Amino acid sequence: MPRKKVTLAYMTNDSERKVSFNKRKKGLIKKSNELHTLCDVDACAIIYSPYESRPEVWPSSEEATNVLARYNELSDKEKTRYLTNQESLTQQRLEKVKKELYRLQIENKRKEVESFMYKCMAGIRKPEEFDMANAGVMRSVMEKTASELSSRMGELNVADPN
Amino acid sequence: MPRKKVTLAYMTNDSERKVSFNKRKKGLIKKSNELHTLCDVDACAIIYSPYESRPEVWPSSEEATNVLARYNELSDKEKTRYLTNQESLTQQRLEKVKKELYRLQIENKRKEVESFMYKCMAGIRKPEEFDMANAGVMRSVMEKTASELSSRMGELNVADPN
DNA sequence: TATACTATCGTTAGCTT
DNA sequence: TAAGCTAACGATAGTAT
Repeated sequence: MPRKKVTLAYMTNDSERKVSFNKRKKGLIKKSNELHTLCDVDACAIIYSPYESRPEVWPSSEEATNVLARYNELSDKEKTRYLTNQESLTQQRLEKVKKELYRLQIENKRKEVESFMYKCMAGIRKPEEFDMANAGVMRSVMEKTASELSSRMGELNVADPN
Repeated sequence: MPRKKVTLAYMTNDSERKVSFNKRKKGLIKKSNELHTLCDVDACAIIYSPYESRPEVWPSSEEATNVLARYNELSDKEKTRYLTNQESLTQQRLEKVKKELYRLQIENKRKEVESFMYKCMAGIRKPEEFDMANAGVMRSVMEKTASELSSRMGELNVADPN
């Protein structure tokens, strides 16, 4: 006899769920109608039923269509706002890809320099002054690269929340 | 103290009606949510408020749009099957609403991409190769989007008798 | 005017038929 | 399985602050 307190969770018992659905659908439509009558507001409710092929629609198919049309017109801006949220997810993905790009470019730059230095080394001739001159060029290249890399790394770190 | 039995008629007292509206709106949305959770059914509710410029929408703008689209599609077929020639005007209105929905979706997609690209541009750093890399990513995004849009536009045009 | 309270009405889960 | 019943839970009209 005593009625269980409503637990807001999917009712796993098929027959109980079906009975409950029909009762609550009826209740919801009644409430919609009350709100409409008492407060004179336009409203519509659409309930898809797992037990019927057609959805339950209040107040009526045509009325609902009108309300929907109005809503669609108005919701353009709303949706833009929603898409902004969606888009921020996409943007987060983009940020990630962008950072990966930075890392790859830095890595490539490093390899480029490495290769460059390797060729420098291969080209080194015996005379000591040549070594020294090359060493000067290389040091300058390395410093510039290091500076550029650390600068980019800095940007990366600043932007990187990981 | 004793609460009056609900008389199903327009509440003429402005302040009482407003308070009642807000209470009942909240209640209706709660009921919608309960029905959805307990019975796992798709549903949507749209309530136009005389007190707010935007309608109250449950479960959410985008979910509602999905449900509405489904409803429109379904009722479109139903009506195609059952309507007499006299009623074809209603169906035409339905077609219009459906197309408007497509257009809105396309427009929103465009806005999304626009915003997305704008933020890409804003994120570009000085080094030229970054510009190039970003340009590559952006071009790929744009191409994909353009293809998607034209595909959707194609659907639209096919469906568009105008 | 808005928010909080609460007694009463209304909804519905579990039961009965 | 469906329809009806009813007590407990939940919503809310009227009131208070």
